[in-house]
Amino acid sequence: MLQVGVIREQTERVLKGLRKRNFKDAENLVNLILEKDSQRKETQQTLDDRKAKANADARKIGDLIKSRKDDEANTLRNNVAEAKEATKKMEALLVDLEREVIELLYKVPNVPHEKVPAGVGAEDNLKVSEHGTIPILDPSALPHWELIKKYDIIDFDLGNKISGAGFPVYKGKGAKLQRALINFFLDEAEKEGYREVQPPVVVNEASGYGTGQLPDKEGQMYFIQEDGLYLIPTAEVPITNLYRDAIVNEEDLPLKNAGYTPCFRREAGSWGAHVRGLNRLHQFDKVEIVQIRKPEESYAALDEMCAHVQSLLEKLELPYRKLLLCGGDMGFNSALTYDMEVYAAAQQRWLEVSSVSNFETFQSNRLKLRYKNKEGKIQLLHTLNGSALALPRIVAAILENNQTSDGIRIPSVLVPYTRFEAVN
RNA sequence: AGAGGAGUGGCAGAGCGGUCGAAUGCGGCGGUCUUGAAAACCGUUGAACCGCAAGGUUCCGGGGGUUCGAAUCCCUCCUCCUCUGCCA
Repeated sequence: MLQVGVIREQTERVLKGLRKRNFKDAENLVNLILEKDSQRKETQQTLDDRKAKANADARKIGDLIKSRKDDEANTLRNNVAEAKEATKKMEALLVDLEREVIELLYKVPNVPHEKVPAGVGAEDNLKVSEHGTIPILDPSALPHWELIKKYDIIDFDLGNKISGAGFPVYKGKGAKLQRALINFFLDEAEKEGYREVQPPVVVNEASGYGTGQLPDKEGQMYFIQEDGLYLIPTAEVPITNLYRDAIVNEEDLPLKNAGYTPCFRREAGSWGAHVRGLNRLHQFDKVEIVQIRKPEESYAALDEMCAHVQSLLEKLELPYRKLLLCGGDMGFNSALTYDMEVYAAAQQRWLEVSSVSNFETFQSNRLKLRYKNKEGKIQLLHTLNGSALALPRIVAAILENNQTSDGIRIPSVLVPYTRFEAVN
């Protein structure tokens, strides 16, 4: 959520940014917000004055009673009672206005960073770099959804039986490969100075609002009606919300946390031929890295996070490319996002395996996540996160790219974790 | 899950209808003293919103109510503690 003050003071910059996102009707929305907020301020000012008077009167009544001037006290009491009605109405008005402003603010996406190219969709993303060599496979090479059957390591039919579509069962070496990847990713994150955390995988409504999944992405999350809890779509939600409503000490910065969790996504209506096998699931595993930074350091941190993610892909010997997302393809909350895509050689497709974003103050404003700087001024922090990494598509790429007639070769960096060198 | 108790500032803890944003202690910050430090002493020390400022409003777990006036009374929800039950 943007700060009203920013919209008011930097209206042009905000509008320009929203245009880059191809965000329709920005001007009207922004004007409406400013108008409503002015009304809010005006109402609050009047209300505050009335309350000040009411407080003074109440004190006076107290004094009169104490000095036993009951008649005077009663007269004043009657007068005050009338004013109270008007105050009550105005209070309701203020609450309404505050709610309206917030609800309007929820509709405004983050302002993209200057570097973000304008664009409508994936085709306008900017390729920053490409790394590694794309393997040339034998014509008999199989896509991963065939390989998992051939080696009996991931079972969609069993998942269908016990849960439903998009909930695979990992078996034998398939399960061990998952566990190996998780441990490898966590160990690498630790080397980069991240503290490992294990958060709950269900969160309350306030957390959903804190990181921006609510109110608009409600349909993407599984919801437990009876307890008002949401299954997390990413560890970003619980890990970032660790710092909701907090004023952190400057000396505790930067905050770097990493965690493994399963992630749950309803993914309503997005199934099709191009999302076969492991490409898109309702439940998948992911290690997430989250940083909380002073504003002036956040873009350096973003680069640092990308470098970390890239080093993982390099160690896994996977060919990948790095994209700078355009305004139209970027997430609602983000100011700048890099995607990492690996090449799955049998599908002959690039698969997104990581998304690394700087949210600047968009989340921290909602989270009320701040720190006190040296001058004693309280300031919003910047939040950042990235997948490091999402497992299923990494597994897909490893399976496809490393297939040989003798089985699937495990990248050497993973062998100490899997304790086998091939799936066969 | 049932019965009882409790939630107050960074922490501990008083207040239990008016003068309370809240005593006191600890911690933090600044100062005096000192070559320096400790001790002692003095001062200072929550947040949000409105306002150029002076100042005002709100916040004592969340929400609602009673009252001219609520940290204090009532209702409700949440959390924690104790006992009982259940359970990996």
